[in-house]
Amino acid sequence: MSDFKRLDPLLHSQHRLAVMSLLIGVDSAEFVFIKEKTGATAGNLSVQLDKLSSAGYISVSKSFRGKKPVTTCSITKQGIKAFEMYVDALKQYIQ
Amino acid sequence: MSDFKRLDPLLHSQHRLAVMSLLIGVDSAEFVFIKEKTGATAGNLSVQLDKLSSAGYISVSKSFRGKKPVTTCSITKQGIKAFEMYVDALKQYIQ
DNA sequence: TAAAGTAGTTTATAAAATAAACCAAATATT
DNA sequence: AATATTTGGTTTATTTTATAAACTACTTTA
Repeated sequence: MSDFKRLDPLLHSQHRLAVMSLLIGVDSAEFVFIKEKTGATAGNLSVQLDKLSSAGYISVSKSFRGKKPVTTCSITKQGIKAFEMYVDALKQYIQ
Repeated sequence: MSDFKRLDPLLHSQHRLAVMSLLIGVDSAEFVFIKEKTGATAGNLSVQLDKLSSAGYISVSKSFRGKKPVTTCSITKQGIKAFEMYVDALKQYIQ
């Protein structure tokens, strides 16, 4: 068998990893903020947030501020666990 | 602009990263050994080695031991540099 | 000498990433 | 007041990547 633990493919993706990295440090963050910090395009980010959300790694809520739509994301317990396990596995590769 | 450095897509791949991780610790390694250690299938490994080799990250030499073909791989200077830069960038995401 | 094993490569398919096009509403411009 | 632009996204299409399956060439074993 392999010496290397598998890397959760949902997290082993630059943009999704950046999103998770961001969210793990804050209570919540908004779409536009995440977009700027990660450098993703809106379309790409939309897709990646969907994937993380479908996996239960983040929760996404849509509302309005005044008249503008606001998409707010937070990492879930499950997301934190998955992130930690990913980081743990990854260390095997880079140490 | 983005807070996150880009992750070299050639290295940000489970199997190729495992190969590089292995090779950085040894002088050279053979196809079959790498295959076992990384858990890749032969077909997949063949493809991934080609990519790393085309990028100049590893060098591949083919010879025979007795009558059996032996494919030997080593990491190149450029490969070491790329790996180090990748690890450095990655740390931003996981720390 | 036929079957199975070794050491891979090539090709086809599935999955993922990314970009481009689009939508709805709000705000700014002429 | 109409038109253009911006904001905040989503959807769809295209490209790229990963993976698996099939194949090649040769060797060893039964």
